[in-house]
Amino acid sequence: MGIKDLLRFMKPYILPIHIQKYARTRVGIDAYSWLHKGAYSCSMELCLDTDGKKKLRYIDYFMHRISLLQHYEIIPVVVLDGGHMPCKAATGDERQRQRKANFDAAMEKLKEGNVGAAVEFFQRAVSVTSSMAHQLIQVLKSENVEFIVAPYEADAQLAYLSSLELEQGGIAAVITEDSDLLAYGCKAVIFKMDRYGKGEELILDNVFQAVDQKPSFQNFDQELFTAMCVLAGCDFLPSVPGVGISRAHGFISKYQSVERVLSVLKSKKGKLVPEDYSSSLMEAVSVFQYARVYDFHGKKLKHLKPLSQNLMDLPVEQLEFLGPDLSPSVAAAIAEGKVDPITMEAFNRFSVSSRQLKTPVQSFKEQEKRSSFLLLPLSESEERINLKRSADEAIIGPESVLEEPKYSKQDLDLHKLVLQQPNKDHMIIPTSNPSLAPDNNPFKIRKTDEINMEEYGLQELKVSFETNGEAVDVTSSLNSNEPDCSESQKEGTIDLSKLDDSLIKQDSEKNREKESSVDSEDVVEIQGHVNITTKRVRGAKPRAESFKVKTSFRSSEDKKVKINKKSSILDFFHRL
DNA sequence: ACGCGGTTTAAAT
DNA sequence: TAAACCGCGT
Repeated sequence: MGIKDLLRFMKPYILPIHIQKYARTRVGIDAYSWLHKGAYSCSMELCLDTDGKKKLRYIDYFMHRISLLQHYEIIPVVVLDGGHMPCKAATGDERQRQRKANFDAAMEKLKEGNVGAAVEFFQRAVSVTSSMAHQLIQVLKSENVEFIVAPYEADAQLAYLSSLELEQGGIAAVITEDSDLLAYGCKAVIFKMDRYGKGEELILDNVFQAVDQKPSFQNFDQELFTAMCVLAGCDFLPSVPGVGISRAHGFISKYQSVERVLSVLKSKKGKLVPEDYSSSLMEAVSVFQYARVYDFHGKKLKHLKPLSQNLMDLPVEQLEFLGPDLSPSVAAAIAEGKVDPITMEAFNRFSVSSRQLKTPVQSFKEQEKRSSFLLLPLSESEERINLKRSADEAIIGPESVLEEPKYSKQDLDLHKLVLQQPNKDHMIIPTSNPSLAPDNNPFKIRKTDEINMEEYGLQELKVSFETNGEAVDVTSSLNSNEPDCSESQKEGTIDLSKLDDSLIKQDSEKNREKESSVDSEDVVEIQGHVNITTKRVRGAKPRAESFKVKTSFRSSEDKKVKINKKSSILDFFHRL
């Protein structure tokens, strides 16, 4: 995806490099691309959700590349995708079908006994799930690899980090496959990095400063460049028919302003230009400039770039297209990988701890230890990482107790459920059937949509863990205040009532009862750390020792409807 | 020249 | 899932 044909267009500015160039600096990683590539190595296992560690090969793939970077004394900073942007919903639907079709085809081949053919189809059916992302996070934590879950687009977060000085937690370059990074204004981007660390790099400043290079960007600034990208067609806004990257570049370099290009565009191909194309374009450009990102030091959301006066004058609701604001506690919980950024369910830390970290990681570590000239700088940087992470571990502190009122409403609207991670590590026990992991919530709608695993047997999930005695029932859904529950909606219930043993149990029986009626709000304290606003389901008994979490599994159609309802300000996809 | 749709191929081990 | 490649239409 990304910007259509941008990389091909920018080819003259893209040079082969080796990541060694970034030794002793911090480099950002767009986790999605590695997760996706890694998923190929175990596509069947992921699709079928089989037991065993072969399924975790994508983790090995990822960590091998992390080790590679560390081997070259690079400090990797992994950035994962968070919630979906309000606008870019439209792409998901048809691919969903394709994926489902491929999955079914694979199952057919499997029944015929043709495993090889089945794998081919499985590879076309895999997608990156939030469960995979979460498992990765657990490993990153245990390996002391710095990571951050972006509130929305990882690209925006990476661009933000790239704008910071290294000493302030910034990064010197980004490894990704996504050309969006350039539209976001990322200084240095490395594409197509292979397993040896070779890749293709584009330095944005070189583009603007180049004198005799073919596509000339002499009079471009970052804003014009971004506008060119949007004109060429991006995930937020399809291009005007007949306009691609080349003409977009032509328009921008000729007219030197977005407004002029727009008026020329309208007079030139009037009918082809949608009514609200101008406003959509301006807003899309704004997203690339001012998207909401997580501010690591302030532990709250902020904008990629300080808002222009123009945007600051707008009422806050009008800024939702940059990504809805989140309260600091929610933003922090997301960033630290404690809650699923889409469903806002607490991650349950499924059993990655049992994973035996093996060969590649260890072998690199050994190499480092044995290599005398590497020893000093490495231990130094490792120590730095350790310090950093332990500082980050500091939680969502008491300041969140006095949450600003404006947020509590939002916490309701978006139905944020912030749960402290269960404090008993041992409560996470590998289940005999890992398919219980709620892995049908993809981190990203744009490039991936999950197969609805519940169609293949997942019905209910029971989990037990200890709370501090408070009992709440929480319905967790994207939008609890939207009543529609279509037929395709199913419910999984996480029943936390069994306090004595902390085993995750499967319960195969269906649970169709709906307890959606909600009549009161409460601030609930969980483990004395996080104060959250949530809704108490009628009938929940205070002090009862049960803790129920209902999750809603929806078809993507449902999601899309909801998202469309939400994006009242911006409907980029009215034409689709 | 450019856009664009359709087809092919690599990716992972 | 792209990206790369190709041929057609403007």
